[in-house]
Parts: sequence; C-alpha cells; structure tokens
Amino acid sequence: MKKNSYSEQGKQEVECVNCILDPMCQLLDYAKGDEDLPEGILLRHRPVARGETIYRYEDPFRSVFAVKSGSFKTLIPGLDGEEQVVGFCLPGEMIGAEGMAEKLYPSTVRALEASHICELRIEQLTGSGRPLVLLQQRMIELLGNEIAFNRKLMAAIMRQSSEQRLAAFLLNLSQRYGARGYADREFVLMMSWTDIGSYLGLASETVSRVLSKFRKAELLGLKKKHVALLDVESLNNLIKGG
Amino acid sequence: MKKNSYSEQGKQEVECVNCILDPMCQLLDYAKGDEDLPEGILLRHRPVARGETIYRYEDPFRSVFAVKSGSFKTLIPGLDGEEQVVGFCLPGEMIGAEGMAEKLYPSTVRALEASHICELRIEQLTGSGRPLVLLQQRMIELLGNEIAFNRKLMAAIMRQSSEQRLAAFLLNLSQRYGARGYADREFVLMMSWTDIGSYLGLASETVSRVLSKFRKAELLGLKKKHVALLDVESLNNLIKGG
DNA sequence: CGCGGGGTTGACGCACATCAAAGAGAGTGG
DNA sequence: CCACTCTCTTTGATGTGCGTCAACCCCGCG
Repeated sequence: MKKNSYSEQGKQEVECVNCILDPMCQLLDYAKGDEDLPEGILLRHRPVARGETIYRYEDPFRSVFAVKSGSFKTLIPGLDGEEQVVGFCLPGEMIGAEGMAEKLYPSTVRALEASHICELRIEQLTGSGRPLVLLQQRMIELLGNEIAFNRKLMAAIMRQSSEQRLAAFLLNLSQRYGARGYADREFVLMMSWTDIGSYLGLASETVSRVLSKFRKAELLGLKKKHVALLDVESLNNLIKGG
Repeated sequence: MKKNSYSEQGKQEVECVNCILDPMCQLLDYAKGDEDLPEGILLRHRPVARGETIYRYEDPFRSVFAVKSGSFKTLIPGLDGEEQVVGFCLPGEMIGAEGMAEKLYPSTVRALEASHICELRIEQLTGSGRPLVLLQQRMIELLGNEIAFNRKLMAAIMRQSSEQRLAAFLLNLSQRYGARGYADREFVLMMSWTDIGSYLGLASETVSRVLSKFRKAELLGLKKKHVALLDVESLNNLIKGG
C-alpha cells in the first residue's frame, strides 16, 4: 500500500477504502433509488478552511462527517468557561456522531488546517429499509469503538506522568495514522502545544519541555511541527514501566 | 415521585420507567412473536453477588445489561498491568454496549454490592423488522450519550485540582441518582476510596483528606460511606471557580 | 481472638503549574 | 520588501499540590 509522506499530509486525501465511513458510503451508493432512502444525503468533498468551525456546541444535529484530509480538534466549553480540547480527528475518522442522541452536537469541531470532509446527512434515520438497518449497525459499531477508545486513552493518561502522557499521545497518533494508510512514524502535529496540553491536562510549557527532552534522548526527531518517531520501543517502555 | 431513601439503596429496585433500557424492554414486549425477533432475548432480574464479575475484558460479546439495583465498577487492565477503574454504573444505567462493536467486551465489570441486573441478549442484531430498527436507534442514542458524558466528565476532571475532581464526582453521582428517581442529596459510596482514586487519578489518601476537608467545611455530611450533600452551591462554585 | 482490608493522619520530596522574558515565524499593512 | 504585530514556542526560576511512605485505627470475618 502506498504511504503518503508526511510532507503531503493535509493535502493527500485518505483513500475511501481507508475511510471509516466507507461502509456507509458503499451502502448508500448501492441502495441508490431505494424508496426508503431520502435523496442527496451524501455530500462528498466539501473543503474546509483552517480555523473554520464545522459545528458548534449545542447546534442542532444534522450530519455525521468523515475527515477526508487535514485534521480537526474537538472542543467543549469547560465548566469555568474556557474551551477545552477533548479530541483530535484525523483523516479517515468520523466526526459528530455523538450528537445523534440528543439531536444537539455536544461539542465544537474546528479545522486545524485546510481540510476536506464528506458529509452524511442523517438528521432523521427513520426509514425501515435494509440499507438503513445496516447503516445503523455500522453506526453502533463506530460509537461503541469510540467509547472503548476514549476509555483506554483516558485511563492511560489520567494516572501518568507528563512524559508518559506525551508518549501515549504520540503513539496513539501513530497508530491512527497507520490504520488509515499513512506513514505511522512521521507526521505533522498541526495542533498547537497549548491544544495538546489542554487535551492531556498539561501546561503548554510542559509539552514543550517534554518534547525537547524526547528529542535530546533521541526518542524522536522534531523539527518545528514535524515529528519522527525514532525509538518506538522506548516510548512504549516509558508507558508500561509506570 | 417516591424517592428511595439512601438506606435502602442497593435493595430498592429502580422503577422500570426510570430505567435506561425501558424503551427497549417495551419494544421487545410489544414485538413479542414478531417473526424477525428471536425468542428469549430479554432476561429480567438476575441477582448478582457482591464482587461477582458480569463479564471480563475480552470476553466475547453477548448481552447488554441494565442495573436494576446495586452498583458496579468498570475496569480496564492498565498499560502497566494494574486494573484501573474507568467508570461506575448506578441503577437504571446500561452496561456493556461498548462491546457490540468488536464483539468483545473492552472492559471488566464487577459488582460493588449485592445487585440485580436485567440482561438483553443481542449477540447478533441482524434482523430487519421494524422493532429492530427502533431498538437500534435507541442504542445509537444511548451510545452517543455515553460518549458525550464521558467527554464532559473527563474534561472536567483532567485539568482540575483534587478538590474540584471530588466535587465534580459527587455532583455527578447526585445528578445520576436524581435522574433515576433516587434521592440526589444523600447516597452511599459503595466503592472504596481506592476505587474513587483510581477513577479520578488520585491517591486514596488524597480522597480521604479531601472528603474530610469537605466535611469540616460543612459542604457535606460524611459518616462511613454515607454522604449527604449539604452545600451544593459551594460545591458547584468550587468547580467553576477554576 | 487474630487477621486483613480499608480508612485516617502526618512528614517529606518531587513533578509540574505558574510567572516571566525573550526568540521565532506567519500574517498584515504601508 | 520591510516593519509591525500577534501567536506560538522555548527556556529559566520559583512555589506548591499531591503522591509516597509510614504508623495507627477501625471494623468485619474466619
């Protein structure tokens, strides 16, 4: 499989076959013209500018999105009013499905760079045709995965030192890039250190210090925002050796 | 609505009307005999002993459960081998849906006290009848809610001081008890301080100290494991006041 | 009765937040 | 094209919240 080099990241679109919504797209293509299926619910390739907001906290739910290229951050208004980063979305991943429950989006999603998304309009998934059932099943799986994923990452992060958090974070990104057909040892951190800090519960200064330390220890290469994981073994040991 | 006193907590079953799986139960009752619906998928009122495990990490997925009475903790094996608490389940709440995706349970669930559960066997939700569609929709909503809930709580907990974490934790429990028709100012913390600490990322000694501090400040009454929230206002201010 | 798990309380040290100041780009306007 | 600003990053100095260790108490259970 062709790997996109990190220098193309954000331009090179994820292959459909590597997109998490692909099974849904295929279902929809296949079921085109089915009487139970409303028309025009799948919109491909909408471009999104850097800093643009896909939806805001408490906007009415309309669609689920897939990231085709670029990256996003998910924010919720913290209890003290400040916005807080609760997740990042990479190419091939899904955005917005948590809003389906309450018909309101529970978070804000903002582009970290110029990006592309696919939009799946499913305000009301109320038909009863077979394609819809399969679509729903797929959705259930995706949501279940999301929960399990969040739990793991949170548990990993909560008790750990700053170094362990950063290591876990980087390895997590690596794994996700790899899963979608991108290079898994070299990528660009499009988010600011402050965003990472907010996500991991660290000060941005700490993020900077730890990354520098990793670089000096030659665990990773770091030029501006380009990272190269040099010693995945050691990073893994860092985490395990709690 | 009748409120169960905290002294009965763990014995008094949650009213079905307050159970999160009730919509599903009703659907299943209603659809009884439907040709698309397998028989015997709903098992009511299984008792569970204190310390008993409902399912283990990586067990094959079979069922989704509702807590009818009592309480549970959700664990995942930490990266260092130690088990880590990632959640608690109260009466009326759902257990195990995250396993649906991968057909494996991603966590272990253990009873904190003698409890009762309802079991919903849905190993394969593959029919296409109308009841199944509604069931699936309901499931999607529940999962979406779970994600939003986890994100909020985690975001609240991550950046906060030990006092803020405990306050957020207690208020969260209060809210959840209230939502299910239980008293929301008095309840019993069936889990150990160590469990709470594991969940919140604190040492058990810190949990003890902070709770004592709250008691001295008359924010709450605390006798053994019985808590009474005396000054919800101040607890809320604690959280908001960054 | 003795044992063991859980809770309380105190002393100590370190990891990380906070404050501060300066550099490095990226975008903007003259 | 250069000066200006603004945001992000880096690095150092300082303080403190909470983890860790240790001793002791309480209570339930065999």
